[in-house]
Amino acid sequence: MDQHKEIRTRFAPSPTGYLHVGGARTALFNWLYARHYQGKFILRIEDTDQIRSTEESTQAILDAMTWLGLGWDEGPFYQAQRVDIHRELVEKLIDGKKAYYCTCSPEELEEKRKVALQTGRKPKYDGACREKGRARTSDSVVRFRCPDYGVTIVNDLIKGAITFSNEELDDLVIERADGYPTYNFAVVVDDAQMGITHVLRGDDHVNNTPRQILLYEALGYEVPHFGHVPMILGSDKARLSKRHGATSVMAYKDMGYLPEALVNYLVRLGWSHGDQEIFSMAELVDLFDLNTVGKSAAIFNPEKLLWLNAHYIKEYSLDQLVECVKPFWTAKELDVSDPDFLNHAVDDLRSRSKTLVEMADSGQFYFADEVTYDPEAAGKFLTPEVVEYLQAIIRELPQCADYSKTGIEQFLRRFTEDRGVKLKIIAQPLRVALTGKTVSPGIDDVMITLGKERVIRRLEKAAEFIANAGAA
RNA sequence: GGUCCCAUCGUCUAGUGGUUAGGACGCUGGCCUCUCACGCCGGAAGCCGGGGUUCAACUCCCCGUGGGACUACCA
Repeated sequence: MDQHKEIRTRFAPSPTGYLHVGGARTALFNWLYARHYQGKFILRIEDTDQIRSTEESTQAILDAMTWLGLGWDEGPFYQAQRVDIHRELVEKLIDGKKAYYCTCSPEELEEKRKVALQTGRKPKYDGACREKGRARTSDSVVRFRCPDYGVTIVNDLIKGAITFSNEELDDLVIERADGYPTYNFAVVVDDAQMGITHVLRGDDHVNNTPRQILLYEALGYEVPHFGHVPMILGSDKARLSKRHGATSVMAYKDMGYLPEALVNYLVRLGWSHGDQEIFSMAELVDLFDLNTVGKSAAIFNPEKLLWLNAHYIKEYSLDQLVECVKPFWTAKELDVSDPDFLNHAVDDLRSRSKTLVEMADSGQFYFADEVTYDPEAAGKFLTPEVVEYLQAIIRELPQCADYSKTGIEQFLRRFTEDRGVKLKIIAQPLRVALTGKTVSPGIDDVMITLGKERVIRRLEKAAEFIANAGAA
């Protein structure tokens, strides 16, 4: 291997849907490999399937990559815009007798496959048109002439050497009747012309690789290095799909995940560095390599992703985190205009939230003009017995000069000591009065964030609520 | 059916012939405590099976078994 050659990797999704987590990990590995070796990461959109490809999907994929922080150095290139190049090379192969026109109809091929399968033979193309010297017709395709004997060896960077018998490979279609190249042909031409040195992709492509190597050779291109990354499976060991939960990268954004968490989770699926679990992007660039990528498929575990997300929520700077939560509150039409208030609220919430959505939900009470009481919580804690305590706090709190963490702690301590009760006794009623729930951040933190006036107002409302409940 | 790949706790993984098989998520016992979390301390939980090779196999080889991928004019 030429040590001085610049390393060039690529991610080449087909725009037929959103970027899913499996694709994201493939992209991440390519990105990291290129960054680690100071190479280039190229993005190419494989949109030669005119029917299934959409611009909307392309944009969704670009958005997701940007959100994950996987910027590309070149592209995006669009494969469909390169069909003239592909056709020219198909022509060249035909002229060189390395490819030929085939006029077998899809129906008869399907029939032949069925029969072959039933009689226990390989369902490969029988080469009916191979030596016929057919000419192009309106529904002819072009097939590549595969060697009938010999072997093709894939020296995989992750899996090691894999040997294929050429007789197992059939004469694959390289140009469809509509004139567009097929995947196996276009990918070879584009990777070669874009100078890709390392093709890192899902291991569902290993069986394509020998044919592609044969194409590289027929076209006179240098064969790149290949690395096939194991698949990501669902909890039932089947290919990861929607029924296992969200698979779209952007769905995770919407569910309140931080990109660092997804990246960290994904990179550890198949790759490891000793016992380390938490990696920053900079560390990953520094440490990532292919020799530490495992060979076996991994099952996607949402629990661990959640744990990582909670970790990054705790690690983020407060300013950064506030900016991330804001949209979720805005979506609930809450007033997020007071930066100081927001900072306090987010700081109260961060250690008890696994997602931004959870944070936005559990912190909703901060913004409410009118606290809505959870009926069960109110029934249990907003009782006539606590009214006098609430009213006492309403009376005494205005005199609390030091309205700070320690000041409130002191205030509450003195308040409970004076009455000979445990903090426990008044904390829960207070919590329900201020938040409407029995679960919330520390009561002192809530009081500080809310501010003296809001606290008193909410306590008055609670006292009123209890009085009304008693009257009714 | 054929070809190819894979195999350490439930899950992600460390391990590269000699280890009490390590870490993490989850689960769980306890501590902390105004609730819930966080945090801290502890626990249960694993080398798919069978043959070899070797003084010695989780580690190497073979065969099973299990799982996965591909087998399109989709990528």
